[in-house]
Amino acid sequence: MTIDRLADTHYQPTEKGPEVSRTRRRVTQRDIARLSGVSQATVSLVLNNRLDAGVRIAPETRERVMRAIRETGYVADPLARRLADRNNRILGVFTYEPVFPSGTRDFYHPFLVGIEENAERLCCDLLLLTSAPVQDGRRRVFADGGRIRLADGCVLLGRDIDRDDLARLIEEEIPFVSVGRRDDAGGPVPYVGADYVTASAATVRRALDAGHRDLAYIGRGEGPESYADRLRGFESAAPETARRLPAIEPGTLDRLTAEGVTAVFLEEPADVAAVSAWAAERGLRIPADLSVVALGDPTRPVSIDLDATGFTIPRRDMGLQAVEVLDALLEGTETRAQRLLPCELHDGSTLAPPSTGRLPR
Amino acid sequence: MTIDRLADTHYQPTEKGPEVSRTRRRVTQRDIARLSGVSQATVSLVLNNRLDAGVRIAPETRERVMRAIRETGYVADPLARRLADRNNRILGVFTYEPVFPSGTRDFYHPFLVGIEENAERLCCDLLLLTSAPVQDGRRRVFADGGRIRLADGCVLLGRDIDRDDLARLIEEEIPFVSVGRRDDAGGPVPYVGADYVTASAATVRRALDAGHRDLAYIGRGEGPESYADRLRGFESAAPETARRLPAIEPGTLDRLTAEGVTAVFLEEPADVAAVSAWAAERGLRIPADLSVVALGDPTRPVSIDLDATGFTIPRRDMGLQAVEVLDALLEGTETRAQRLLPCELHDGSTLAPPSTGRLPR
DNA sequence: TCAAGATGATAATTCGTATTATCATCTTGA
DNA sequence: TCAAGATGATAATACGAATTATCATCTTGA
Repeated sequence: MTIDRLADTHYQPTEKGPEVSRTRRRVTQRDIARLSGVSQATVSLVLNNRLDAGVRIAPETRERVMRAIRETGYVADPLARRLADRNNRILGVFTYEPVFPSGTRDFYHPFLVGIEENAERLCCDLLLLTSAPVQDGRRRVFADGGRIRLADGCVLLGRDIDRDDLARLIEEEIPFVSVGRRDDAGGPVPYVGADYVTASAATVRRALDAGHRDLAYIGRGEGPESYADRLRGFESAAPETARRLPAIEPGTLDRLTAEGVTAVFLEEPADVAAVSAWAAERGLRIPADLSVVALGDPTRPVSIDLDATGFTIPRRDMGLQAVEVLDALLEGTETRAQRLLPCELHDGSTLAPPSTGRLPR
Repeated sequence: MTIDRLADTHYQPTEKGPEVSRTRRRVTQRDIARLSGVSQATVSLVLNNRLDAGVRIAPETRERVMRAIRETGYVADPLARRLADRNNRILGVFTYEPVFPSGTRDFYHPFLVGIEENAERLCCDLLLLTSAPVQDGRRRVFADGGRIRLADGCVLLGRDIDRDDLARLIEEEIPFVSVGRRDDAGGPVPYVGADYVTASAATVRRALDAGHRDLAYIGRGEGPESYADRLRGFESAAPETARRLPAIEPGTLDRLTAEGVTAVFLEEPADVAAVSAWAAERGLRIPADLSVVALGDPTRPVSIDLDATGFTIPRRDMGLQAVEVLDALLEGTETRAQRLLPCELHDGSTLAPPSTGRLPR
């Protein structure tokens, strides 16, 4: 039995004009019903193998329907099915920059690996909200007239996310999860973040254990929550005497070492490259002359010969759990909508005891 | 105006049992209609900005509806729209493997850069068809029964794409474009591919110009169209005497060089690594002792010290134009639905004149 | 003053599937 | 023999949006 045969008996669109090019239609439950002489409802019941009390299908009928289904190769239209289910199974993914960057090394990639993995497990499709034009280097969540609502819910990615956007998402009750911890924005923000505080503190303790006494934190410690968290972790474990500098500028490192600093902690792991370059220029060695700790890990290795001491951000797992939380939110089974995942300390080779001349007496 | 306010007036699901947890509903046209005191039909007409003869909406009414839409942030349910045969400005992206691979270097990435770029330009969102479970290491387009129809159209990515899938896409008249040339499958396949034939032939001529006479092609020349095309290009330009070997196996290269072959052409650019390793083992130098031509370029450099001679596949542009073609197909303004983009020859450093001892007299 | 035309909005139907209430028909028991 | 229960299938409706036919109501012109 071919689909052609079905087409014969099929409804013709009022036979108007030259628009007769209606070729092959999908096989529908109606078709199956016609073929096996039952009603569409019966077909649906057979298909879903409903055995509830109150629903009874004679084995003979069931078989007849099944045969028609087999012969036509009928497959339910997922659109109609999802419409009836009231569950689109579409998860949005919003990023402030292009998801697939051409130039810079892919920042989002590791997160997306986990997101895709879990979406697949949940039988969801991912909608990349790419339609919002990038203005001033970043996309806007609501610039597109609410395209975000196309999805059942949304995962937000980005080092820093617009506060107003967050507030509006909460206000409008759009289900979403942020990858990365976020401060409240007119309400608690569901997130799956990395525990920068704990991890940063741990690296400080490690440096102290190695004998370092003069530490310096380089970074503004503000802006993205992840920056603030690193600073908080650093300060919670570092001695009062620790220095703080907002950024690496010409002379910054010279001054620090002159003042006796033996270990620098970098808020921005990418800065390892700058420190490395500075050391090379001065003929200094890392970690012999200066220990360097990256508060995190660069998306891509900064250089081949420098394995920075720091910690690993569980990016894949963050993406994975973000989808998990989002799913829970949608199902209404939310339990912990704010999660901080532990980071794994990475030994690396840029942290060593300070040179003996400076060892504490 | 919040969704809560809507919920008040809203239809209650027959008030049965504890299944009342279906709180967060989408805002529908019905809701808008209720809010602005019109019928659902009117809302639809306003939304679609219908101005046809026979359809008239008073400016005053139109404004009232628009306001409700703005205030609620209403967005049409993409599924319902698709079911009713309308478009959503959503382009599907189908890949047989995960889009975001965790292990190997991303094969799809360069294409996706172009795809995203153009999708953004066209104000389209990208739907990654990730819900189809990966079976036997690859996804099936129709394993899910056509979830693909969620999107207005679809871009297909993959070295080789299942012929049956292609045939069915054509049969069901689902708008799609393949990235990479495809043979007919029950009809012409819309594609944007790379011109492997011309590029491969060009590299052969280049080798001949350099003085090579004994060439060898390594690869099966079958399976994916891109392989067949490379072989075709090679054979169109190479002398009759050229050798062909399906793959690199132990002894393969030894035999070839012993037989006087001075230049090998690799169907699979990744094989450069194998040849390089072999040369290192034998104490031979590339290209002094053997010239190597990669028929394409590896997604990622095979090694740092070996810049293979070959050609560049315009991946980004392929992705970009694929979206362009898809859009044209959807708009019905299709002109050239089969495009072959030229590859750029890459000089590299693995092709040089054969050693003098073997130069033709 | 009244029919004809213009105007504005809606009822009804479609897409394909799922679900529930309802309706026949047939058994059974008293 | 007839009501009660079991059995099997269907009609009706919902999901959310699009579209067409239809229906009021209001202007005109003769």
